[in-house]
Amino acid sequence: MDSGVKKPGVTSSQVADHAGVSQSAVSRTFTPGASISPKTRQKVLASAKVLGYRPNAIARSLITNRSRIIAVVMAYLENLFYPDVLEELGRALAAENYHLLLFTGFMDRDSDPVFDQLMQYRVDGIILASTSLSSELSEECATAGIPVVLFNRTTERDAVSSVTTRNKEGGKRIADFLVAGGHKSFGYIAGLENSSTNRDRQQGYVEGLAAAGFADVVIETGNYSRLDAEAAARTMLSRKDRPEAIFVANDHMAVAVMDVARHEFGIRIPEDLSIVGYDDVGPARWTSYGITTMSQPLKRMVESTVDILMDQIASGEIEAEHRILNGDLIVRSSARLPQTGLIERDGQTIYRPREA
Amino acid sequence: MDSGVKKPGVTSSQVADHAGVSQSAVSRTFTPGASISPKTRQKVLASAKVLGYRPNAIARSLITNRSRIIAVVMAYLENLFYPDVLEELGRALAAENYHLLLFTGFMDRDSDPVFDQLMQYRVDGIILASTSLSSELSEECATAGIPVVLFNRTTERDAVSSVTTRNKEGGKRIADFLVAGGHKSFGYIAGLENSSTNRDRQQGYVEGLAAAGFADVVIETGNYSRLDAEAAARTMLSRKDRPEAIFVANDHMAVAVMDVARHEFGIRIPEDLSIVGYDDVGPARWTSYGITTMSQPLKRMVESTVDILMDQIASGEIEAEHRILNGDLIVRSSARLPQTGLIERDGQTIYRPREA
DNA sequence: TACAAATTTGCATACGTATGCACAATGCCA
DNA sequence: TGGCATTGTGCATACGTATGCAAATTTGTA
Repeated sequence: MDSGVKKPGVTSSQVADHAGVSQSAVSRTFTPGASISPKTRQKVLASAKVLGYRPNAIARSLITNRSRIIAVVMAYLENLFYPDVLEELGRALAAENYHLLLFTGFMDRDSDPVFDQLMQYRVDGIILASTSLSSELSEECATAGIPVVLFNRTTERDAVSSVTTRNKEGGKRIADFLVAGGHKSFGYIAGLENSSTNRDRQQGYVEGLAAAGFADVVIETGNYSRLDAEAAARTMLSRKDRPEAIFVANDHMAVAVMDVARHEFGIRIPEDLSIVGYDDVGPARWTSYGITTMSQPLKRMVESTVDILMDQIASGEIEAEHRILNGDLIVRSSARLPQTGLIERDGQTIYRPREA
Repeated sequence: MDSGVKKPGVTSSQVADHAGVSQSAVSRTFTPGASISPKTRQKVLASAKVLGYRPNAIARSLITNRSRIIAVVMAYLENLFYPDVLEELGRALAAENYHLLLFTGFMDRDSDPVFDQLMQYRVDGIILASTSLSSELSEECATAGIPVVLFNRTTERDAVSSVTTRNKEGGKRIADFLVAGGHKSFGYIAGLENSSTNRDRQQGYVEGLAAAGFADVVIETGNYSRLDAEAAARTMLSRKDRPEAIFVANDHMAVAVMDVARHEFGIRIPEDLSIVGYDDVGPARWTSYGITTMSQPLKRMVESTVDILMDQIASGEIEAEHRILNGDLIVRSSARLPQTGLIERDGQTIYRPREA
């Protein structure tokens, strides 16, 4: 209140003096598993309380070579999927007594500054999500000996761990669903073209359609951005041979596409046009949209991510691990329904064709 | 790749040896403004590059007593307003060479663990946003001599800095707008009852309506949560004397209210019911909603927040500063329009009654 | 009670960097 | 060229904690 100067901050030595023990004793009191008698421990805790002492995590990190900080790199949070991920990560990391250093709001171009910061803080691990600089960054970090997990993304070289869902199978499932729904012409609104999720979803979708005899798929690119998705939708919906069904590479864009279709083109969904998305993010559940979508098991993805990191940190072994989880095709009202394959579970309708 | 063991990490001494200078010289090379000749500086930089050296921020913090870390506490990210804030904060802090330690995903109850972590990491400043544990936490932090800024919130004791918008005036502006629109009965769907934003918006709204001769306002509570807002909307819309106009304390809830009104009650907006929100968050701009809403100047709020922190950190003076910014009533399609007071600016329609 | 085993304690040192101080090197001006 | 002001450099130390080691204490057992 009164003092303008920097608070000195009470140290373990001060607590030691006050309690009449050595600095070591204080340290051991706050180090789980250290050898300390209950008696002195109580003395120390009492003095610590009086003086308002808290261990200095910075100094501790210097000695232990562990910062207990995990860096999370997310280029943008526009897509609600990522705030959800962030919140869940916060929970999961806190449970393991780790902290979350967030890197966001920077342009994708300049990866080096970010990498520099990461290295300077000696973070114990790195989670890369929703960023296109994965490849370069992950390489560098791996070289530096820091555990890295790609979240919802992979790279060609699989030297770095990743957690994903079966995007290719998801794309195929959507193709099957739309074909079963009786659609005859198909479109795809793509995400970032160099992202693994987009590549896999598109491949599964296109292959699935081809297998059913539909070789032509109209494709536009939305770059996982709302604005680009709107533009892509306008282009696609202006065509004379406008497709009857469109798979949009994620829900974030699907919302934009539905808005454009309904309010700019007066198209009825699903009567005139079927839309399927990916992620099962918040707005997909809102009644205005009710998007039929492939879900991604957020909690399990986060769990796996933290698992991998904790393993690698504990063992010191950095060997790449790839966890691939399953999603479900959640059926709502944005696409025409097939006659078969719909089952009820947990109050939701999901699509599970017989063959699967 | 090969080594499973912990990377040793190259130190300034190693660089010094390699470059044939003292450790001090290396330190000075990486300390802006330090006394170092261009010649040795180049030598050091060369060696640093060869060895892959990066200053250890942990060790540096220990010496300088500055972590260059700002803690951001956000209880939940469900409301898109806060991810937007987060992204902007990331940008602004990075520009000042600060980093963002995020605390989120915890239950509001247990404030102490969070506080402990904050203190242990010796963060240079704290930003409290969207959390109800502001009061307790901010007190403790202030006592500890750490700069704190409440973002979009205030407390009774104004010992701690804050950045807000004129919520009370905003509420009043909305009342004026709805009255000018010819509405005769009014509702309010509240946010968290103990939050300052909710209190102020409600007060301004109710007082504004009273001044126009409307003493009765139907009030339900949505707690800034989507689920609660849906329930509140159902209750309010089920009344025989259902209000013609509803001010919903933020856009996040307004979206839910519109969904319920349209799809569960078949109510047309704005023909049968006018809705006004607050924040001007993403979905408010989506054509499915087009919410008329009081905007909060996100960028300027973030700028101010970072400004205050930087000032207090630089000066060491922690004297509370309160920045109060202006928003605008952005007019879209969710509420009936008044005859006068609408003006065009930057391609948007805003409401500015003559008197103001 | 005595002695060995087990537990607790303090001492000293290390972690990687920044910085005050004294000294060396360089630049400047006449 | 000499002397002085200026700039650059190295030495030593400090930041707050963890931990190996040896000494001191407690505990258990016969």
